[in-house]
Amino acid sequence: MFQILNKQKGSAARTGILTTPHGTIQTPVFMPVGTNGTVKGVKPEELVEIGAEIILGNTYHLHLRPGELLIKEKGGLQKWTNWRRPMLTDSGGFQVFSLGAGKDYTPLSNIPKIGVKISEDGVEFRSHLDGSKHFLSPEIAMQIQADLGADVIMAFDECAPGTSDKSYARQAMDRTHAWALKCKIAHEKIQKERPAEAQQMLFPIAQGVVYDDLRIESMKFMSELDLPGVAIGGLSVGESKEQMYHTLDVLQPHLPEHKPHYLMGVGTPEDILEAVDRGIDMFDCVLPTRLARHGTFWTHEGRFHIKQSGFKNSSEPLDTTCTCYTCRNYEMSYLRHIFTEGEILAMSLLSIHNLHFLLDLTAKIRAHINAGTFTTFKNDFLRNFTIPDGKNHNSDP
RNA sequence: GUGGUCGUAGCUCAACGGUGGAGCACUAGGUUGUGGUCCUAGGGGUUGUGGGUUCGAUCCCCAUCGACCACC
Repeated sequence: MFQILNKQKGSAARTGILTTPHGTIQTPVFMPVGTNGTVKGVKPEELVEIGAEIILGNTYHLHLRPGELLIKEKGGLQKWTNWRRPMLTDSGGFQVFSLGAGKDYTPLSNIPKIGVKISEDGVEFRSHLDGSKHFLSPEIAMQIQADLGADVIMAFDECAPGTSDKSYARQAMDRTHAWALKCKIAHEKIQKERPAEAQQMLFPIAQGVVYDDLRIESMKFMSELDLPGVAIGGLSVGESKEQMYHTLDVLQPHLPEHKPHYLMGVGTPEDILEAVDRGIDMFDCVLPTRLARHGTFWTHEGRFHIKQSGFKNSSEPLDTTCTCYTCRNYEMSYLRHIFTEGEILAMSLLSIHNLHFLLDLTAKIRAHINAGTFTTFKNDFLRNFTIPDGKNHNSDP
């Protein structure tokens, strides 16, 4: 159940409450990603202190190892992982894209390209762990996610590459629509056998690559399904920020008002602000924890790297305005040292900080929407926050 | 003491007598529904030292310093 609390005038931003079997979620919300049943480097009680209300798990990874039946036997994902709050599982559809269907793009760059066969029934692929053959379909993805037991589950989709021509984009979109219907039917059948207090919410995923008419058509199709939310897939996969914001602008009038809007895979602080402004309620992203493991952290002034030599002797916290555990207890000289030495704690402490930064940002966003001051807040934030331009500054003469 | 091997970037090592390179480390970037992976760029050298041969020496010769190995 989704209830809208407040709307910001002059913007599509709104606050709301999403009710799930494991508790309620305030939106706009950022959902930390815990692919293998753990948010890398951060304990559940730390996530609670940071302010996380819901985290993700991944169907693809948990299906391959340890297998959903083990997790079901152990009492479900929440009990097994000691995260007794709301969870969401991704469907595994993204791997159709990330494991080889996209010729120009793979986020798993160190994995050799291996065959992926897409048919109307589903996707045959090879495990990135051992090369073994597997098959996923809408029906199988629904059953796996039911066994895992998350509160919100995602439809099985095909995330076509951003470089797809329109003909292929339509083909992939039509297939994703057909799969969404199959997911819905399989889902309803499975949910009838689940207790009333454990009913899962299924969100379909709209696609359409970079083609405005396809994007609109897909969002309309997914909105009209009798499902409790909608997701936008296929963005933040390598296209420009302008392209992504444009697509969100195009979609905004077509978002179903009474359902939560989930933008998958986003994102950066600036992307979250821009997307909330365009009516998005839910986000997930690997960036805060991945950047942390690679030494990058956010502050209200932008992003920085802990290894920068200027921090070698610094007695400042990562961000002087931050109230997270890391910033309350550690100075940068120490964090830099333990990161340089490859210590696990460095990745953990930076992950805590980055997650806190995004969750604090979304908390502020909610407060400002409720107060009617979101637009001013967004402009102030972005004025102080330096966005990387992607260039290598060192190569300038 | 005798014989031998070897001294090249911070480290481990390349380079036919013809403008000294690589990996790691270091410096600076990148990573959007998670592989701590990976990618890009940059700064770094009197080739242990001193002579000699040569148009030209990291390379050949001599001396010297140092390290290591074998033998006495």
